[in-house]
Amino acid sequence: MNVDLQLEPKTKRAAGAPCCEPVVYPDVDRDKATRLAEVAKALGDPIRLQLVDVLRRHAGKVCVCELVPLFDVSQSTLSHHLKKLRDAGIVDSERQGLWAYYYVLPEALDELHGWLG
Amino acid sequence: MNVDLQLEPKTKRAAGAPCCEPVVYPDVDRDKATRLAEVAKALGDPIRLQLVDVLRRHAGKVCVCELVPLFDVSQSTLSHHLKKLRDAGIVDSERQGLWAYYYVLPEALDELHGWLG
DNA sequence: CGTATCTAGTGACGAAAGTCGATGCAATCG
DNA sequence: CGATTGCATCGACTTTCGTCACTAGATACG
Repeated sequence: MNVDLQLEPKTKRAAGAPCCEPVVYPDVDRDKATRLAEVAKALGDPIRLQLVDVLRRHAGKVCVCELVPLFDVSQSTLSHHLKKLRDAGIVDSERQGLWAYYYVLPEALDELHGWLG
Repeated sequence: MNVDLQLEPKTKRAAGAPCCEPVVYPDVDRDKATRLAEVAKALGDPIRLQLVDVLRRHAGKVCVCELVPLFDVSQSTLSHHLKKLRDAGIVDSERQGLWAYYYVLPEALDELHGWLG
């Protein structure tokens, strides 16, 4: 799985040929990298990260009307952020009458957690 | 540390007063959220995530000239991405003669890893 | 000293993101 | 049925991002 590129001491051959043979990095994980970056990108906004934080603290499902007053942005902006998290597969929602309840899908976060670990 | 908001069954009181008492979420972690989001944002690009991946695989330091041929972007773009990672505190660099060597600073990633865990 | 090489920075530009107010749509209440 | 409420979507605007060609600095070579 890992590559173990061997680094050469770069102390000679400064002029002329390229300093290092272009190492062909196995693109095995290019799709995975894209997927992980998608999740990281979704977490790359303070509001969204806090949203996930709140949702994770509550094992159950949280009503949007409870989330809105926690942040200093308009309701439409918050809805926009929730959609981003949904698109990234980090959360999902469920309508119940007039309200919408959000909850975390832990798998997406586990993937990133695993890569970081 | 955690909050343990209690959810009420939202089945009555649809008209009139707000459906839920605005829960005051302790902003203890707002700075931390900002910091974590900054790291996540830096990882939120496939090229940067792969850069970190390559650097992490090599315990030591990797020459930029070895990184450039791994990606289908120009050298200046790659340099730009490396700067983003540096600004986020994820990597650092060290010049050695004509070359620049990059390496990962694990602390930033550990922080995010800890939050995800 | 002049030249070649490696990397960072600049400027430009289209694309995407974050934000808000306004609107639309269901569902519920009276 | 009409009015109200909760949430999503739309349109517009500003800011940020990703990318490239080009240039600038520093270092090494001859």
